[in-house]
Amino acid sequence: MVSRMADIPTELQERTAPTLEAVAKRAGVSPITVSRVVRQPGIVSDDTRLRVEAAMRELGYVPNMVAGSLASARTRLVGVLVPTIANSIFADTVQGLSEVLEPLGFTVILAQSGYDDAREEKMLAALLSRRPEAIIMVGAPATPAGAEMLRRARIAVVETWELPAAPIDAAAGFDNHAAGVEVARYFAKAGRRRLAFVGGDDRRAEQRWLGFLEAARAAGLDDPQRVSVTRGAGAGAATVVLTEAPDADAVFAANDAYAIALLSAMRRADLLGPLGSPQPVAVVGLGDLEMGRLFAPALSTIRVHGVAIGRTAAELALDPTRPRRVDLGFELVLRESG
Amino acid sequence: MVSRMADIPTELQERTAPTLEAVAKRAGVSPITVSRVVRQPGIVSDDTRLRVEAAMRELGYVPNMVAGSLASARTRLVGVLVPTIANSIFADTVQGLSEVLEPLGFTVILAQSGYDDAREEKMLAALLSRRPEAIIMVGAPATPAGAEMLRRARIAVVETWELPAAPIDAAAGFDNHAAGVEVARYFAKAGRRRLAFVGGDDRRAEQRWLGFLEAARAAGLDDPQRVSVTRGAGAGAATVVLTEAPDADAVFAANDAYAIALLSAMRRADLLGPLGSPQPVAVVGLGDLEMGRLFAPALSTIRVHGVAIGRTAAELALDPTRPRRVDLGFELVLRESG
DNA sequence: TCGGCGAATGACAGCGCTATCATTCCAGAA
DNA sequence: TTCTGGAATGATAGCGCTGTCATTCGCCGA
Repeated sequence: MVSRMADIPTELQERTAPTLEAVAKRAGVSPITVSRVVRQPGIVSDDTRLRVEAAMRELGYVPNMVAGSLASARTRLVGVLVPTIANSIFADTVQGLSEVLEPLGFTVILAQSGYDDAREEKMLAALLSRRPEAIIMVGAPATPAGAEMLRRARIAVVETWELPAAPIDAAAGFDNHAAGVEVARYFAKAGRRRLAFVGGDDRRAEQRWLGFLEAARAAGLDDPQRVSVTRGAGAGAATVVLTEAPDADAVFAANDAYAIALLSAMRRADLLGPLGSPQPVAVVGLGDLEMGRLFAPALSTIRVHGVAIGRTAAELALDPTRPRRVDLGFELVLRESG
Repeated sequence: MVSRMADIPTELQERTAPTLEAVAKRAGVSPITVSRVVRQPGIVSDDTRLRVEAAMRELGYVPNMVAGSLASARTRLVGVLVPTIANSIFADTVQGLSEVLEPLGFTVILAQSGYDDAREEKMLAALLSRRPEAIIMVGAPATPAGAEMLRRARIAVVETWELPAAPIDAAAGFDNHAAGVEVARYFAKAGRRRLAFVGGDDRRAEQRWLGFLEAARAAGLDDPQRVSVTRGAGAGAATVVLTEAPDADAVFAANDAYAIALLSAMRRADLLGPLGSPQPVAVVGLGDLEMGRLFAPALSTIRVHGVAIGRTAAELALDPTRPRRVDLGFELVLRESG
């Protein structure tokens, strides 16, 4: 906390940050006028405004939004709760919602649940204690208590990356079950017979698996094999597919990172065919990471636009008149991997 | 903002969230006692505490930290400023610092500069207006005005991912210049003659380039070729190395994403040797993404522990007695790619 | 018996701002 | 000249908490 005191005129070396009142005194106006210069400069005369702005500059005044929020009951805060931000598609969603929120003067407060229900509940309470004007989260609250807190808060709540039948308030996502269905149908149509699924066990992965299973059955195939990987084990864990489902001729990975890890392991095991011809084992991911597009073989995937989910979630959070349930859809993108 | 009013007893259907005072009334104590139950339960008698806790539960009381922060001048907020959170190594750092901060009751407020100096300054002001107890940012402030705001705020400021000679307050990172030097030296020792560098032009990439250039010269090599990619163009842009520096026999990519994109393009162009033997064109990345480790050929890289940077930054932010400049170092990890 | 002390609880003021209403002032209409 | 009304500015009262005393009360030792 070094500070170059020399840069600041002696009379301004306060221990505490300058307040509205200090600025007002210096400019010879009342505090409320300073407040107006900050929030609605238009209604202050040019002469006064200039004097106040000069005083603010001289003092290095930074408005205290904590006080402002308390007085106005508007925090301009949006709480964001994700399972994890590291190495994940959710980072795109946070990016997308920030893009919408920041220009409007909203600040994002971020919390991570680590896929842990108890922790999610705790983080929800922590977020709510900051009195955000909206909460945007990945998925629906895992616990009834969490859902109840959210309802009582009487603020906008947007659930993302899935589409609950009855969202607490709003939802922006896609049908994970349908994504699983689409992949299984595609595999069946492409003549694949022994399907496998690799993914975690959060609700979204579960829905993908269920859709995948049902569609495989409907197509008259044997039940796909399900390979579970613990979250937090990293994408590398997905390579166990090679030992746990060695006979599979088509694998649906719950996300692109798993899919790429798997393809890399397959290359190493010399299980990949030449580029340009059909692969002996088809692999389809989900998420459409840029890396997947660049990869060789280029990864087939369920494209989901994480950034758009974020943007839409932000818009739903801010505008209560918009339809409360937005399906951003998905798209099976076929490339070289299967 | 649907709400199941039916779930809540009629007398509790308030339009506004319950306050300390409401809880106090219901429990038959004074507001300050309720405050104590929340903050230091130990000093309240069991009997009273139980009554208050019951009242809080019944009312669904969630403390208002906005008011609490104003009254106590402690916000328990930490501002985090990153260039971008999407698809980036900085997500790991945010993860790391959250791990330290959250259990201590701190909340992260997040802002992105988008590698834009003016926007960085704006976001810094926005962050500061929330009165965080510390600011953790990637790099040093880009503008003097930004640095000045930070200094005047008299809070902990931690710069990360680089090690400024004179940080505003504290820094947790590594020597980007030295990383460039190490890679060039390694390439020279390995007999590579025509080096290339691909990266953006932020200060950290610049330092890596400078170190790379100097060490190449010192080793008696021709000046490496520098291939610049615009930020935001995505990792795919790194593949232009193949056309802009077709003769290079060793490439240092400013981050692993670029390196992986490049290797993928090389495979597609059939420029990769068989796994297990030295590659015709060596590629070294920076960051040690899990994906690089899994990739075939496994990516050689400058390992930098983004999570540790975040954790350390959080510790520096909270403890002013710790040494203010922590070099987390880096490590050249040689794998199959070069 | 009584003073003294620690444990438990409370009263009061104020954090830095904003909502709301009041006041001042002057141009233009009557 | 007087009156009216809009533009500009100000006074006042909180927002929901917490810091800082002050008070109460039961219990112990002298």
